[in-house]
Amino acid sequence: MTTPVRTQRADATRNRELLLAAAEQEFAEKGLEASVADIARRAGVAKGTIFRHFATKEDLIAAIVGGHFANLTAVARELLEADEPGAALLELLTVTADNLQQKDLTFLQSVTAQDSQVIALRDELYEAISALVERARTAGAVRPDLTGTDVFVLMCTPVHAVGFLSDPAPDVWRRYLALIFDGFRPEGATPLPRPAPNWP
Amino acid sequence: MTTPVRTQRADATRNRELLLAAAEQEFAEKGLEASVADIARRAGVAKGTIFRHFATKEDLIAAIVGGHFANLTAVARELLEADEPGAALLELLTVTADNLQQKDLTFLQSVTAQDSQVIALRDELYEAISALVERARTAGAVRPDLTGTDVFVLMCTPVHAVGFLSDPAPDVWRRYLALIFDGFRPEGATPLPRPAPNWP
Amino acid sequence: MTTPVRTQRADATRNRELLLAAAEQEFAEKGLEASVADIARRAGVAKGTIFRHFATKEDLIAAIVGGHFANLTAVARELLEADEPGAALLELLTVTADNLQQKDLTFLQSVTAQDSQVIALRDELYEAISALVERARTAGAVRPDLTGTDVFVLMCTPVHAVGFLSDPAPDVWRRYLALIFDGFRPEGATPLPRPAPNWP
Amino acid sequence: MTTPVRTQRADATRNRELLLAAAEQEFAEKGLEASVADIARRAGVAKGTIFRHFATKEDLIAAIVGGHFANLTAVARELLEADEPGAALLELLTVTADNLQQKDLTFLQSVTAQDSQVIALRDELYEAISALVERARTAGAVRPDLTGTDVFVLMCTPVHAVGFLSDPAPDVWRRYLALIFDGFRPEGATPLPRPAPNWP
DNA sequence: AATGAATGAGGATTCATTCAT
DNA sequence: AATGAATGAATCCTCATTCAT
Repeated sequence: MTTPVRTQRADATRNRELLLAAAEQEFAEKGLEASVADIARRAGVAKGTIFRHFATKEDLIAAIVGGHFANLTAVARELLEADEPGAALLELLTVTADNLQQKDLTFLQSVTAQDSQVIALRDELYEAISALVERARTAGAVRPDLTGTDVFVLMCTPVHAVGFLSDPAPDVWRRYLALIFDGFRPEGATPLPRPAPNWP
Repeated sequence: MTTPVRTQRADATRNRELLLAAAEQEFAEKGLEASVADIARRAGVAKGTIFRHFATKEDLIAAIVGGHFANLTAVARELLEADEPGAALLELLTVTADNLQQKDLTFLQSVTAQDSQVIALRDELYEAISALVERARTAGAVRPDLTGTDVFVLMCTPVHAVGFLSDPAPDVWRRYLALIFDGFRPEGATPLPRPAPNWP
Repeated sequence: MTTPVRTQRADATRNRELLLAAAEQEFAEKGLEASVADIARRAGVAKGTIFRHFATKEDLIAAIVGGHFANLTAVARELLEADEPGAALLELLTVTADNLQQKDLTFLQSVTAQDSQVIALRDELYEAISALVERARTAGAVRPDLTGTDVFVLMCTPVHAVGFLSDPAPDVWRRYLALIFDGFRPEGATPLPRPAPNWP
Repeated sequence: MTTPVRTQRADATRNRELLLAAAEQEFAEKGLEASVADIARRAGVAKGTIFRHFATKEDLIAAIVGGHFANLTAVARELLEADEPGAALLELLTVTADNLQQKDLTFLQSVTAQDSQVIALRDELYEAISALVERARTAGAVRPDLTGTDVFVLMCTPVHAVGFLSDPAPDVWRRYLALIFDGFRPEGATPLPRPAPNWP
């Protein structure tokens, strides 16, 4: 019998989802300059509605970025249970690249660099990745000097590399992921010239 | 009697250089949103003057991007004469990263993707890199399946990776360049899941 | 069975009072730009509720302004019974200024200039003041050429004058009320250059 | 032969004047909410032009307010040379009221309360008024306890009083100026209940 | 060639008001 | 009756670009 209350919220929640989806599309197509008006139009709501859900364009972006971090964290945590630590790590990178390939919103992070919510979510992802890396290291699947930070900062690389091509096949990133992952392996590893940076 | 003409040209050339330098600084500091007005101010010229030299903000960006491609091409060509092909390739990547570390203007490329001038210069760089890679490949310094395109698209990676850190030491990129270059080596190379993409 | 109805009415009345009080506070703090949303928030009701009680922001303002006129009218009428007509008039001005000092909402009148309800209440106040002035005039406590209109329009002056100071002591208005009231006195009165305006 | 340079400036200066005039009209008619767009339209220039001359709506307002202070200061200083100190003070109040009657922009001061430029100009006016008051006091034309601050804060009173009337004759303010000035006179002065406030 | 004033489209955000629940 | 979500007009301001001098 609480339905009436929920019903209203259902509408709002739906709009929120519509807005987030529309915003992701617009940002993916037009970059940071995607206008709030266009996002609203694509979501099929009035310009004002967007500000009821996200007080600021920045807040909207934070919601998007945070959401993506959270999704990835969930994946990473699940993979902590996987049998083969090396394969698990590779799988995380594969999922990440796959997501990115379909909609690269990495550039949104520049806007949310100071947002504490986003930072918290990003740190959670970092923790999960670190655990995954440690397992792989212990199992001898990756070189002993590889850290979670290393993997975190190189995670988007395969897709970004593909971005320099004009009309790339949809999964060339797999080539670059493999290439980079080969650099993670113990075989043929040369000593690294600098220590791994600390996590922010 | 030609002196005055020459003087004017010298002035104009000088202004052009001032503008390019100022623009690079502004773009590096503020990203694509750096305003023409700010660039003019930093260059110490009037806003109108900028449009005499570059009909469009895009043209200005194209000049910057093209310039950087040309610089790198020169370096690459010089390195074709080097003794050790593998070291030469690594050196090119080192120089590239070093430049980028000081002023990353990669994001400007998104604007000039269609500019034929820029494309031509970019292609020249590609050719030089390809030659460098072929030499290294022949010398057995890099894996046999590595192509010029591969190197081209991965070239900015070490610096971009560092971009995910908040307060990175100024040369952490060396760590990531080494890591990625380890992936280029023949030792421990696994078969790549996709063929190298054709050059655009 | 009438209880529920009464309860509802009591609730509604209470909400109305809450809203008026909250609105006064907001307007006093933020001026005309105080938003309906802020008023609702301060009153602890939903934005929609405000429009059930007052169809329009203007109506809300009219209710406030009218209320203040009514309050003052009550005071003025009571003072008509006072012993000393001059002191009674001064007392009215004192009460007025004291109210204003705590919460000056005079500026709201600009919005309600056409509202017939407010006009009616304002006219009642005018009548009461006129009577007070006439008594004082008859008693020789104020100059013979002073009218109710004169007093009405000068009534807010002491507080408004203080408004030009940055950090006034809370009762400096008493100085200015005294100064102005000295101008009302018969002693030292010079002939006034224009006749008193008619009441609107 | 410096004409070319000046010519350009002449245009700009003209626009500046047009804008200030248009802004005063708009503000006088619509209050603080007068929109920048409307001001531009009335001035016959594009919306952007207004921001070249006044970086901010606030800056525009500051220019208006400051200008009015400066004008009045000039008048006040001239009156310091007048023969009859009492008449000189009355004349200043007359000029002030006359200006205000035609275009009351007092309410703009609330916006510029923090603007140091405006504060400086306001303080100059205060000094000039104070000197005028002191002369009048010395000459016995006004009561001994009257200060410059008193006059400053009461200066707009006559016109503001008239503002409570719906359709006032254009110079009723003269009546109220006379009434208030009678309160300034030594004759019939009663002791004031509070000391004069210090100048901010 | 250079200047800097003018243009006007476009952007983020606010807010009174309406309306479905 | 109350809620709070949605609306969309209106606002201030920015900026690439044009143009008179």
